Amino acid sequence: MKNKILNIYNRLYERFGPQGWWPADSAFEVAIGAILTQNTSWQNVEKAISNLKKKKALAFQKMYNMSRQELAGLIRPAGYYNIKAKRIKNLLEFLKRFYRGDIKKMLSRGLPVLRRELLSVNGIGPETADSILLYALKKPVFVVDAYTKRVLSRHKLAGHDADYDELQRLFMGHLPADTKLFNEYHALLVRLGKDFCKKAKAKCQECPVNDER
DNA sequence: CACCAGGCAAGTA
DNA sequence: TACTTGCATGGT
Repeated sequence: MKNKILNIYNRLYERFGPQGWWPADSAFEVAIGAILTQNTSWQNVEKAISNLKKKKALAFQKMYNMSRQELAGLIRPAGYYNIKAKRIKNLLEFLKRFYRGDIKKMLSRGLPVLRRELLSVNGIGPETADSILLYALKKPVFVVDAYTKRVLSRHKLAGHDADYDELQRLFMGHLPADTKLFNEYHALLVRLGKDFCKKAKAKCQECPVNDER
């Protein structure tokens, strides 16, 4: 097989179909969700998002005016709620300062600049930054996460010690810079991890990617 | 009961 | 630079 990376994508897509990420009503909601889901199950994040929606707090100004303590109370089900409240506040300050509180205003700027800016916010690391870039701003960046690392090392396409940038380059170097493709690919890897590599180890036998080897 | 989830930063050597 | 630890809820 000439392009294993693309081949894996095709298998995953055939097996699971389009995943329709990111489940959110706005770019702002994606950004908040990206922080909430740090090392946390999406199920718990949904509870936090639901609390925010009930309070109509999923809008920049409303959330900006809210105290850190009140925000922490609402996002409690997502875990790490104190530190995440701080991180969200940091992001809001950043948006206020450079984009007048409007995340959509980020669209006018270039990808490398945006990535550096997001990474400069305390609480936003590579995965969170790239999730915002890809899923909120629709920029062609590949998101790497724990599932991605596991799948690649399990199939011996990378060592278990490969770091974030290395894995990201591996994907982006073997794929066209296509937002839709990156969107589905990352979501499919997460889907694969949940369905096959987590619960029953036996199921890894029937893993759709685990064909030749 | 233990273990883990769509990470990140801060502290230590 | 390279480990280690804290952060925390809810599902299996």
